[in-house]
Amino acid sequence: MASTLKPCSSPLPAKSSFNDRLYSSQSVSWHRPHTHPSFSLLEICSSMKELNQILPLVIKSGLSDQPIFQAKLIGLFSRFGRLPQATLVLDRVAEKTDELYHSLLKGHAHNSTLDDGFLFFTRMRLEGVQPVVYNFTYLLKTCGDNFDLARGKVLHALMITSGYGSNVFAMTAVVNMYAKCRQINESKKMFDSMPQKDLVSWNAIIAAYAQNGLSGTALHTVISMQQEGERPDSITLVTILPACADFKFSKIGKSIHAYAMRAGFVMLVNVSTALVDMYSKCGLLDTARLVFDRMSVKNVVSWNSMIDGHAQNGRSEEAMKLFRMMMDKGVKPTDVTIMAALGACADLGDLDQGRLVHKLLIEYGLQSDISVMNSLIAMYSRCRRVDLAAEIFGNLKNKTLVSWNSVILGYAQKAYPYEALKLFCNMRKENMKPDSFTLVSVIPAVAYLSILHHAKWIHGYVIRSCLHKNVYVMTALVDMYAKCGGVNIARRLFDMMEERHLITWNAMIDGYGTHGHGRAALELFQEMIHRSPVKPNNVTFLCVLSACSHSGLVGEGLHYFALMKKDYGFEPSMEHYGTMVDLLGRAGRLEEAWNFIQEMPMEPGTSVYGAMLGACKIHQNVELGEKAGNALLKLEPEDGGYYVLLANMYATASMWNEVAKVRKNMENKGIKKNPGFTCIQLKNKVHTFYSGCTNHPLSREIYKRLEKLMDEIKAAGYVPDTNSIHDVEDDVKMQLLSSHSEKLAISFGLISTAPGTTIQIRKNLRVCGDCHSATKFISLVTGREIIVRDMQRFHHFKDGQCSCGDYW
DNA sequence: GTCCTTTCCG
Repeated sequence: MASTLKPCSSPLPAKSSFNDRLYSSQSVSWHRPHTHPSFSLLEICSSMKELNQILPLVIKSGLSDQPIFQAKLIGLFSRFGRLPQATLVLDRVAEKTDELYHSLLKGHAHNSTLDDGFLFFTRMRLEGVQPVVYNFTYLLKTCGDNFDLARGKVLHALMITSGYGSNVFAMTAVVNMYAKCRQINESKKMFDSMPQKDLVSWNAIIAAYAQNGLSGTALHTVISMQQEGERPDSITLVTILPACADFKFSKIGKSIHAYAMRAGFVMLVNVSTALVDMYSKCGLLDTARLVFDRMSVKNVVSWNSMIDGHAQNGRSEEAMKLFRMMMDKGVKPTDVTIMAALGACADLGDLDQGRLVHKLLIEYGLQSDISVMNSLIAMYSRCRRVDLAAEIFGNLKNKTLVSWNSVILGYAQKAYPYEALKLFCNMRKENMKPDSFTLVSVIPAVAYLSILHHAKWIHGYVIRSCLHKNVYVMTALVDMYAKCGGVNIARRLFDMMEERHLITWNAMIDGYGTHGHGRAALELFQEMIHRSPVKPNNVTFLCVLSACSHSGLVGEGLHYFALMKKDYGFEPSMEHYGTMVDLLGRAGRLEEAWNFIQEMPMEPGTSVYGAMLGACKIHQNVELGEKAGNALLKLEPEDGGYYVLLANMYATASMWNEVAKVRKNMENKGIKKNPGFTCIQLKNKVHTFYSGCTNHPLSREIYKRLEKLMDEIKAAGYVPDTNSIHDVEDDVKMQLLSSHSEKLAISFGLISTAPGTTIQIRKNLRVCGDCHSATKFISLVTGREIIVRDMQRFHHFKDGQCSCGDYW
């Protein structure tokens, strides 16, 4: 008996002892409460379930009002998150000691809301209990985790007045709290003010820098810490490895790896995982894999780093393989796993796998995770199922800014500009404030519509949102204005920008190119290579070559094509070759163009033969045109556009039998021609005209004005180009020509706008030769500026001239 | 008894 009277200093192994004691305690009475069996049971109690079994015993023993029992109960209720019960016990205590309050406050800090925690902290102080250091450390941590800066500051002040301003633990908690609340300057100030620092406080300030985007400072601080005599521990390493990854400093990462090996830290799963992640982010996937394979213990974070690392480096097949491996091993996926897998599916455009992951995330109850759902929206968009993406978006309960951005980007990228704009308006109606990501998605949708009115509206929105200093947004605007016909506005914005990315330069050079301002494009390119910090890439050269092609600058084009390989080491892609063929072909150097094709190091694609055929049509070289046309029909037998181009070439050469053959061929294969149409926007409404259409409400007036217009321009010297039409009388030819969609749209523009207003129209195909000639005369006789965007470029008509110099 | 750490959607 004597031995059982001893206080139970070390708890016995939980399972067997727990039940044994439960059944042996009932019939004995005890004089010293802390030796009572139910107290021993409380001491080894490890869950609320067990506590519920013991409680009746405690009450029955009549000892529940003993202070030592009350303290134990408050401690246990607090630990298991039963704060109301803990408070009830405290309320019954006659002589409340400080320790009871402290224990309950710890429970609040860990298991309850910050509101309740603060409320209790206030009660405690009102009841005259002096706060101790760890009241502050616990509560400060909770403030940091909840990003509650206001309460954090209150605690900080109270902590100072309570005399803990120099306490290492308390001050480290303050440093951490400010860092979590993104107040890095405050964080640094507090760290610097600390009279004593330990390893943990160094780790805290390093983490503060690393997590607030100051990776470089974080790495430097590790050096300072060593100079002050602290040796980095495993937590230091885990903290700075993401900083190395941020800068892709694999060299530093490797030296940290070596340090970790010497110190034996690689045994720790978090250190090895951080190494795997660092190597993945530095693009060294094979090294990451090596570290990963050598890990004796892996957790789900290790798998996530590995899977996402592959997905982010474009090795999505392997990412999915790893994902399946992880599932086979029975590791439970987390939100991060699912997001990485969805990213890989999106990258692969693999809808079937994406759907499987969708099912899986529902199985794991992750459909309430908004980030996961946002990734799901992105996955469906990128797998060309914007409809499914929109459906998920529509059913989302708590849409975030990222949800809106994902679905808007989905529509904008998949050529649904109107839907993208509509959602943009809806999000503002729902008081969701768009950010730079939203605008970088919406602006290209406006560019796609090519409506200057909309362009100015979205530009206004950018200014009102104070995003006019954002380089991504401004680059999108430069590109948009160029694509909406406002190349000079684009240049003004370009000049106003304080920072320009490579893409900004490319957009502006290409803008000049499509507007036929080849010289301006080349001047800007020169400025870029000689007076700017950015270096051209292969896209820059594509823009330069295309600008040369649109302006007939053949010599320059050939020069830059050679320069691109010689000085910059870029291998020309199919698009570069296509542009070169276009350049030579349009200039009439058809033999050269054909030889150029023959010497290509790769199989020529449709862009190359398409450029060749187009050039042959312009310059009426039927022999080479036929060769290019046949190659095209072999490569793309279903595309009606090439048949039409071939037929038009024959028609221009008056080879009517051949025209009939091509048309018959098309008919037999059931291939339809893409009908040409022209759009014009007036007062928020887009009017679309097809050749010969009479369904416009103002049709009568349009044709009447057109008839008069034809007489006016004929008097000014216009000669209808009837070459490409045959088997009808001349007056019918004239009628067919004058009812082309371009002319209808211009006539409508003339009668619907004030004299002197610029008319801007857009054609879905290339502008036709006769319309081009007629528009020049129209600009002369009406004194109007007319801007035509076709599928290739812009034509600015003014005073009887076109900016393309009849070269297109 | 107390302070610091790894994977993360557009």
